[in-house]
Amino acid sequence: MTYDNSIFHELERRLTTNEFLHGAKLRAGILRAEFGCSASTVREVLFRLATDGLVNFQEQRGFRVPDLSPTKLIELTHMRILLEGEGAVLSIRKGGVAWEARLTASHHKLSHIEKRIHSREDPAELVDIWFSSEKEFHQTLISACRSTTLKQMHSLIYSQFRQQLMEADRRFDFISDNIKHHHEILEAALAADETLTRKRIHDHLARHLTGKTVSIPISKI
Amino acid sequence: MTYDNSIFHELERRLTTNEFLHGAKLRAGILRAEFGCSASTVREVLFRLATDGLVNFQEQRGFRVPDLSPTKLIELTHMRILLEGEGAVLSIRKGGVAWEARLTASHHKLSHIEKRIHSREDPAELVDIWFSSEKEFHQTLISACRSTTLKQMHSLIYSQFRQQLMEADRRFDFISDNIKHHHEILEAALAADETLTRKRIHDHLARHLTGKTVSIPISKI
DNA sequence: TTATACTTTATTATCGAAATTATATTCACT
DNA sequence: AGTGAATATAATTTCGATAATAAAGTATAA
Repeated sequence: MTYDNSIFHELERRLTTNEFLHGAKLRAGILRAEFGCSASTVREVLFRLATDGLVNFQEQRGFRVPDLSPTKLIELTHMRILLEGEGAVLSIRKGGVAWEARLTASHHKLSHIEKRIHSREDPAELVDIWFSSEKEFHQTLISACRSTTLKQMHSLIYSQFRQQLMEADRRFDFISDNIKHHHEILEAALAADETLTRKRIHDHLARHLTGKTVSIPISKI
Repeated sequence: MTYDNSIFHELERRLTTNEFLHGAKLRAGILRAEFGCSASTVREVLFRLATDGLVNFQEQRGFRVPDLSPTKLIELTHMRILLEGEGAVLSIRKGGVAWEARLTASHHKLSHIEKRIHSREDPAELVDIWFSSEKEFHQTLISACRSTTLKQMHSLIYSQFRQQLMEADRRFDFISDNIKHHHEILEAALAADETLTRKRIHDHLARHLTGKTVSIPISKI
């Protein structure tokens, strides 16, 4: 991996784990020192992150970390429901036993970590590993959909979603619900019940939807 | 608009109207001459286009126009059906009369052009204006969904879709079907029939789906 | 003739500085 | 003191040059 690419991934990581303050200015001239490269190299990376939606770019006034926006979080949640629902249903149809095995495995990992978090007071040290496990589970869920386009799109949305989640979410007040949700999603997926899987993905993410609703009629079903 | 930005849009235009050969190499050192700027500026723009999926980037071996790929066209079509269906349904719910008016207007424009194309032998000169009208119609369809995220995502997909459409499509063999389809979509949307709108969007794009099917059950409904 | 090592050429990646534009400060004036 | 123009400072954008890397070409040996 080149220099350039490692800077990209490092910045991407920081942006999706909220190491920067929302709305903070990202000055190429300053970050350059940190990475020991030229400002143009940083600029290049920031542009790439900008088209991913992870930083905002304004002409002649540089780059900024996107502000916290409840509306945006709702929109991103909506997209996740749509894309993960679709991806999961396709995976159910096309994934076969190999996919089921992968999904079970990644759920097992996630479940293990969530139980540890649940039984402790201070889960701070487990935050990072939880993030990656939760991401892996949701990505595995759609991994057999056979559409790299869908997966790329989901990855884009997921990153922005993470970025929009505020600090409050790190206290894991929701962890016992989450354990249940993830297990129920796994169950529905393994049972190859398409509409139930869709519904459970929706319900899992629903706490981030305030006011607005998603159009796919989960009802009845 | 800055220099940089105008180069971006010019290249974007060319890439989505197939002015470059599929698989062609895009050398910053050469394009630089054409735009009368430095190679780094072009490089920057190419990176931006790369995260939009309009050019491919490979480390140490530069930028290329994506190859023609039937699989990718199918995936992109699938995404369009998903996003436009969702966006249209939300627009039906939230758009109100203002949206209906805009949709009627943009359909009228599109319809006018499509009828002209239909009645002539050589529609070559109308290609460009048809492209922009068809794009506008589909964007208007989802314009009242109140999710900028969804609209951005759709815009990304639409561009790549256009890029993947081969020359053959410019002969407009499908134009009479298209006239019917667009009209039927308009009708269903104005009638606020959500499932019918979804179905007609699907059917409109279905000719690009070979083999694979979309998971949303349009059936029954 | 084919394959491999070496040399040359072309392309890409990175840099630091110059030019442009925004932001902050100072100063005159009401 | 408060407003606004003028200046100074700082940031962004663009550039041409250099270093690193890949591709092409050449020569030698099996």
